[in-house]
Amino acid sequence: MNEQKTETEQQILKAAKQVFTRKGFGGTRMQEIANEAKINKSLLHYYFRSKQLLFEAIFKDTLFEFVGKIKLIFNSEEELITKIPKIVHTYSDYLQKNPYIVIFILRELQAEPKIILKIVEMINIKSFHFFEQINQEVEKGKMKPIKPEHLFINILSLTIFPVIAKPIIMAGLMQGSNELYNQFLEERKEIVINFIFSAIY
Amino acid sequence: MNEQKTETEQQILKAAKQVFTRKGFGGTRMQEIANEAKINKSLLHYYFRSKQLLFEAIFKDTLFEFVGKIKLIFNSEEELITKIPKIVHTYSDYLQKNPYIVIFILRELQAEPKIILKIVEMINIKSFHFFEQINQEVEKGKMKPIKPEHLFINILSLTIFPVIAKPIIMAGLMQGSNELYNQFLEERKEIVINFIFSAIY
DNA sequence: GTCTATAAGGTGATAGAC
DNA sequence: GTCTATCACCTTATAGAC
Repeated sequence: MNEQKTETEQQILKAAKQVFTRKGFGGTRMQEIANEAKINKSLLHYYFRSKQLLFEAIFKDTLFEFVGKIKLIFNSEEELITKIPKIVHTYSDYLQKNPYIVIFILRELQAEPKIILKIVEMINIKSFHFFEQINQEVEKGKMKPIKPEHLFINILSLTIFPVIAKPIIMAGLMQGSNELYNQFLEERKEIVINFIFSAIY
Repeated sequence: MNEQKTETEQQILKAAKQVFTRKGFGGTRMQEIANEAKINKSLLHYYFRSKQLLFEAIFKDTLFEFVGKIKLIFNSEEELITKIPKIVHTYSDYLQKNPYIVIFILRELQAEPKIILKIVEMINIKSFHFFEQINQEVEKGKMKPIKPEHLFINILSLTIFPVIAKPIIMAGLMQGSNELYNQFLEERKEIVINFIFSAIY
């Protein structure tokens, strides 16, 4: 999506994403973005006019990436029995690499819930092949009855929450050890898959 | 905990909690807290000296309330078969009434992870009766093998995530309708309980 | 396009009267 | 304890030279 942009512009976007996702809109200073991008602060305004506009560029992009990633894995043509494990693995890996963006999105959506509508409508979650698959398997009696919306949220919950609750889990269950926490996330993948399969089959 | 405090002080704490939990530290203006508490801005400094100190009072209190609530329900003396449904119901109701505090806590912990250690250590999550109960039932073969830590996180995930992801769920699955969303949360309680029971028994 | 300098406005914090 | 007035600082944003 950055094809037609100058190098400076891309540097700015990259730096802004890093700072905004960590500190949020209110906590971010334009100076910090400039430092991170190794450019002059005025250039931020030259390219994006205001903090608000720069923020919106980043926010939309991040939300689109996040929801688009969900679409990619839930919408694929694949049998559920291999698809569900793949969802858990792919999404867990993605979240571990991008641990800040979920809280960032949820936090800023709370302040400005309007932005989301267009983007989420564009994605059209309910059209995912996943939803049809669940209904079919339930109809055929291959799976215990469950509304696909709930199973969808259950999978996301079990995958996303442990990542965003990192500080509490580390302090409360892992004796403050980062290593133990990572190990916990790693072993969780198979445990979550088993948990889901036991619940629905 | 507010027993020895003047009325003004309590008004301030109440107002500060409301504003801080919605807007976070960076997004909060002292003037807004003063307005909310219907007092003069200088009084905030008279009672709490600085924004930082007022924030810390609120944050510790909120974190303590949140984790303490978990303790209360996971630590009770009760058979698992009735305890798990009670956990889901009690915590869901609590979260629906306090939808902002989870994101508030997670968001601010990201910025300042040190504060948590003392409070969470104080709570001593691993000592909850719940953990012992799971191990016992697994040993007796009454339950499929699962580490109590994972089951603990699974229950919290399934309960907490749908509340903090409200804007995305509303936009993506509920056609933007608040009513449909509330209905979804309501019916979820039993569905989550069934999901967990199917997975572990 | 990129820089320096500076304006314009807001925010936390304090002094001092009552 | 509570108020008004004000300071000192910080942050966004712009003007203008190069």
